[in-house]
Amino acid sequence: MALGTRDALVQTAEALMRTKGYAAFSYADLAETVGIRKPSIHHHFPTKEDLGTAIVEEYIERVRDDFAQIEQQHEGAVARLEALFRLFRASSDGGMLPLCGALAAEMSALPLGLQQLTHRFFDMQLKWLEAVMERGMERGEFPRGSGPKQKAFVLLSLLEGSSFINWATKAGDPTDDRIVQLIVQES
Amino acid sequence: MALGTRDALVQTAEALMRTKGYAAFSYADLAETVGIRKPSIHHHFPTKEDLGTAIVEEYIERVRDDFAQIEQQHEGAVARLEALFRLFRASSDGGMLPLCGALAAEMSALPLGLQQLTHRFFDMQLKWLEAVMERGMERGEFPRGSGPKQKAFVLLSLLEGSSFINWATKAGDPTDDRIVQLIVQES
DNA sequence: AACAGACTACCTACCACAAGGTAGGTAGTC
DNA sequence: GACTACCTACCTTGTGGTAGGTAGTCTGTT
Repeated sequence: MALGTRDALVQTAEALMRTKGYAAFSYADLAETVGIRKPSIHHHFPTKEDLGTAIVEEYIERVRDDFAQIEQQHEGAVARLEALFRLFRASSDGGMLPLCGALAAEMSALPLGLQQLTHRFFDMQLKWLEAVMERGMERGEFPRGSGPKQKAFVLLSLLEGSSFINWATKAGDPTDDRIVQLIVQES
Repeated sequence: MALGTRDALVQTAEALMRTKGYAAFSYADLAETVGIRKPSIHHHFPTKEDLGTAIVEEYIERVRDDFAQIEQQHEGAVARLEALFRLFRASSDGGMLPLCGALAAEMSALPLGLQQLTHRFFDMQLKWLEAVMERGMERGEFPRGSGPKQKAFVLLSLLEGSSFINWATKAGDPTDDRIVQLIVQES
């Protein structure tokens, strides 16, 4: 792989945030696992908030790419949602929480910039889900039911929530992507 | 109200844990809002872990009482689950996360005792939900579908997940307790 | 009724250490 | 000569936690 120091820092710090949280990981931890001296981190990221921001921004960018790829590979709305479901589960199988969820948990202890980023991250995911739901309804794949906004909210809740429960109980996720059908078909 | 110092400490610390997380609140914060000197806290709770443990244990006891009361006030399984749903939402309307979710987020940074308590807390909730689901199936209120265990998992996921999204986006919860019907009716 | 001893609930003063961050330097590269 | 990517040495602040003291209360004995 041989990724540069900066990328190694972001990658390692992301893993720490998704397992221990933002407050509970330190530059000292990070320095040790990356194999660099603590103050050298400041060369790449002057403050911890800078590092946090970089992590979230790169993560959001990755999710945006995922969304684009899903749209490219799947035509139907249900197929797209199922693809997202599998993607979410795969990422939590790695023994980590979704980043947005982890951030949300300590929201009011975060620097303001990170709070806003977290908020925007959730909005972005909800907006995409809502658009997919809308499309599914227009194509007649499933009924409007309580509307695209609510269906989007319910699906994202389930995705986030199941990651947390799996993470905390170390049990394998018992659900599979048929759950998407259930939510979407609600009328 | 006039609650004793010990109870004030537990109550305040619980609120801090459910908004900032375990790592991000300090004895200094706590001392200030309770109106006591920092080292006096050690008189009631020798270590931070002791305090954390007390909080979670009392919280679990409260949830256990809630479960008992729900069973007493509602006969049907669906009615019981809907009651739980409303209870969950009411507690997150106060601008706080469910305690178990907040703990889960920083799981691997917690002292071992708290990790185990968190794990047990989730198991306890899942077990209760599973029993209620089982009962609903036996009474013919809804189909077995994917089974009581999976339905319990899905419902708890939704409960936890929606709390997080609400908390992070500050939007009002768009769902209502009809969502319980949807999950339960899955076949 | 009086008083000793123990106990409770706090206090001030302090400690070791770990946090994020800074100053200033060096070796290599463009 | 400037820039990048690191280094050592150090600083300030905040952390959980300790030592030891004091004022009040509760209890048992004389």
